Amino acid sequence: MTDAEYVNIWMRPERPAYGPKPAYSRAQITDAAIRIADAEGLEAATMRRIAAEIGAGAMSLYRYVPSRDDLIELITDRLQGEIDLEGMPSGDWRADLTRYADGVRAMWLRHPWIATVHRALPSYGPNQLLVIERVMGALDAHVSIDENFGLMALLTGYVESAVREEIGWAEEVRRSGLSEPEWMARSAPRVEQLMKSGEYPIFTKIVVQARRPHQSRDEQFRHGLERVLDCIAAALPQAAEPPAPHRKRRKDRDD
Amino acid sequence: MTDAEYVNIWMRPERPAYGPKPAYSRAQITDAAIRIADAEGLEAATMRRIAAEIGAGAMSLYRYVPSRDDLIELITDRLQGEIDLEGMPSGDWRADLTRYADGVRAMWLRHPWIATVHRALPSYGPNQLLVIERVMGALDAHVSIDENFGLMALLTGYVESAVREEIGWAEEVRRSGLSEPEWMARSAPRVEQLMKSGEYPIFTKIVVQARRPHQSRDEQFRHGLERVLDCIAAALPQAAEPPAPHRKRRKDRDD
DNA sequence: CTCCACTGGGTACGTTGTACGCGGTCATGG
DNA sequence: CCATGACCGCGTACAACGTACCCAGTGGAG
Repeated sequence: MTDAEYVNIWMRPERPAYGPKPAYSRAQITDAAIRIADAEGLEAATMRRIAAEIGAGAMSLYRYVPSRDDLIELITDRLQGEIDLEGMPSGDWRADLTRYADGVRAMWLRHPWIATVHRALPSYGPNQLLVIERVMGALDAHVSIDENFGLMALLTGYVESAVREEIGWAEEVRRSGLSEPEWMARSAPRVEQLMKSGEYPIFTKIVVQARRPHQSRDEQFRHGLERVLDCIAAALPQAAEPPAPHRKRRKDRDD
Repeated sequence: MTDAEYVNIWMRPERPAYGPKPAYSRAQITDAAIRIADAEGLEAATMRRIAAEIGAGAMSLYRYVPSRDDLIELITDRLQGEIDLEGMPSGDWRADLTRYADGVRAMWLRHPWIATVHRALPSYGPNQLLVIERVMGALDAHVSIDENFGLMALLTGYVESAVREEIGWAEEVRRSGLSEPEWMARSAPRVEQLMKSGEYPIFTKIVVQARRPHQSRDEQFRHGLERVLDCIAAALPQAAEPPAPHRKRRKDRDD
């Protein structure tokens, strides 16, 4: 079969040479899958369910997509496309990277279930490539490609782990099928037990602190992000200072 | 049923009050699962397969573990236990965090398949708690718990994303069932196509650069890690300088 | 007009996690 | 010392999954 020739989804043309006109499209299928995942989690977006969503038979999807894994590839690339990269690189790398980081976070918060799909390798999707070009383009003039790669890893590493933690909690609650206070009530005994044992002072500190309100999520994220950007700035040569006169440095730590 | 009372694995006692002596144990089951996953990937570690590995019937496992998800919880905590944290915190936070980062990386490389399990929430496993106590303990004297949390997110974010990339490639190849050169050959057309289009200069740069040997994996990781540690150092008050006279700062960038 | 690569989709298979119930075992209360 | 019942290992069974295979219909190319 000719299908096995393609390893990569993006090499397989959506439209074949000729034949009857297809009733659906990859975009339509991908959108339906995202809609379901947003509402009920990624595990609810089964092939049958997606097919039903667009009014197709279960097996019809395989005319458009070789496998569910490939569909998920399509989905993640589509989500990357939601990140606004208009006008990047702008010349102000710090502004660009901030906008990118905020965009990624916003997208993840809109679709928390992507946290469960492990991005293994770059799959060469068009939107992913666009991200590479635009975002790595921000530092391209200042550092070697290897260095750029390392700095990007630092940035995306921070963003992903920060957002993953932000998400993880809510997702766990949802997956368990319990309501939020119910979940809290269930794990309370364990927390209590751990605190009472006296063997976990740091853990106890975290729990106690977490009970009183501190920074908002947004502030927390921004605070950490500024730190990462400072770190990147330190790795750049002097000439890389952004042109804007009002550039933000790390604010005085009087919090 | 009393089972549903527990949300958390760690609250469920392994040994019941009385009855016939069990033939197996959680540790044995967990070890078997890890052994299979190491050899054939996590998806090969099905309940039946694990049971067969220890010579038990398929359903016997459920006498020890409420569900597969909980078993995976057990597994990840056990893997955390592989990280050597002896003598931490030692007073030299930079040495401690370096040792921790190296330990995490080594563990992930030993068990690449954990990259596919999304750690959502802290599940209060004993080894995970130990990591929190020891590693966050390294900075506890110097910064607030909130700040500490942020810095840890930075560190683990870097480590995870760096190692994830190191792993991802090999895992992808394994999962696809193709040999390495075969996989390369299959994706070559797409890469070629992208490069020839001329629309992806940064991507092209990466590919071209990647073909010539640069730093070793170890060096790359260490290089990035030093950067992250410098970043952490910058966020610490002056008093947090480690006692050792031979401390490493970022080396001159003459590479 | 004829051909055949394509279409949507029904049926069916293998594999998964796991609910349920069986007959046997053994610490405990009388 | 014996009866009780909570535990044991485990065989059977089921629902849900991804998807291989097959079918009758369709419409552009020769």
